[in-house]
Amino acid sequence: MALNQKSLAKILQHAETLCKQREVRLTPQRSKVLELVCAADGPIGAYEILDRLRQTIGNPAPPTVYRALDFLLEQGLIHKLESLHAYVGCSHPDHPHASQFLICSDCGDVREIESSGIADSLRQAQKNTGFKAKRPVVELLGTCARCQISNDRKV
Amino acid sequence: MALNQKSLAKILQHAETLCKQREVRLTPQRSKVLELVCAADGPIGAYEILDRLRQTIGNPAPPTVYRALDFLLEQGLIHKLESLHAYVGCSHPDHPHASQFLICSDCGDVREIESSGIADSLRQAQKNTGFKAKRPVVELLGTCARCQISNDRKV
DNA sequence: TTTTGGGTGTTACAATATATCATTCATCAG
DNA sequence: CTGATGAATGATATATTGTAACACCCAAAA
Repeated sequence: MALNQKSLAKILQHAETLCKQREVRLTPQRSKVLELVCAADGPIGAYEILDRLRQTIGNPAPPTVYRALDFLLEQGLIHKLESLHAYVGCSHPDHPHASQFLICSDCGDVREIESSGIADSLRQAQKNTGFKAKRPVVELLGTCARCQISNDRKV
Repeated sequence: MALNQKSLAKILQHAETLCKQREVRLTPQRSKVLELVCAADGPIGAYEILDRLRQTIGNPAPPTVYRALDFLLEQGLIHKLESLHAYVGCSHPDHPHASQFLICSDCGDVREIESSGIADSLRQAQKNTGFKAKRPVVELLGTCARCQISNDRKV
């Protein structure tokens, strides 16, 4: 997750391009929130964003953050981790895609995966049911490989 | 979701059997909460459970409900819908399984599906990554078939 | 210039969830 | 039986996450 300046700038620029194409407004606030989410070292909560926003904007209130987050979610520029109440930058905002996350309950590590198998099976399920997903949520809560090993050692 | 008395009793009895096998305690409170979740006409929130619990138990507080819910979740007797902050009874608590839900943002309808394709792809992803899921969360947020049709009519 | 709609500021509050500590209760070893 | 142990519960307070509602601003179109 830890991001260098270069790729951060690239992400922001890319977001700007996308929004222009889509004729939606990536305002300074929204852009700043996107920056904070992407620059964060892992998933970040709305109120943590709010705190960091204080260093840029004078006295922001919760709705400020939530409005920006809603916009960014709609544009697919960020993902929400429902089970963590936290947000992460989207690694490839061009093509809408099922966000798939592995969330380790032991160490807190969150990893985004991009399994075409999962994506395919979700598509198939939609075909079968006539359901049309706007925002797929796939979050596997459990134990990452590393923590399984260190847990085994303890026992 | 709407459940008749017979299947409700069957579910509760089944839960009791399972807990006995597993040597965990399905106390009266936990059983009551399970009953409320299963009897509910759709997903039910923790505070709604709390309200209904008042008719049985004298002056319960939030922790009472959340403790019971935690237990039931661990035992796989209920599912949590992370994106709704609500709970539903598990339709087949014997074998742990990926809970997969289609959640319609228009009409609020929630449908549990059991796609072996999704289950397989999740298993495969775990194999590939060494991650071990304890609680898979699959929630497709979007529009159900019925609402798509009625939306089309409006436009 | 008026209107219109999106975006923002601000205040207050709703909804969801947990920390903490005291108490009870079943179980089991001695 | 008794005391010890750990799980479950009671009770109070508070933390965390998310919205409602209304006023205001500003750019673009009529």
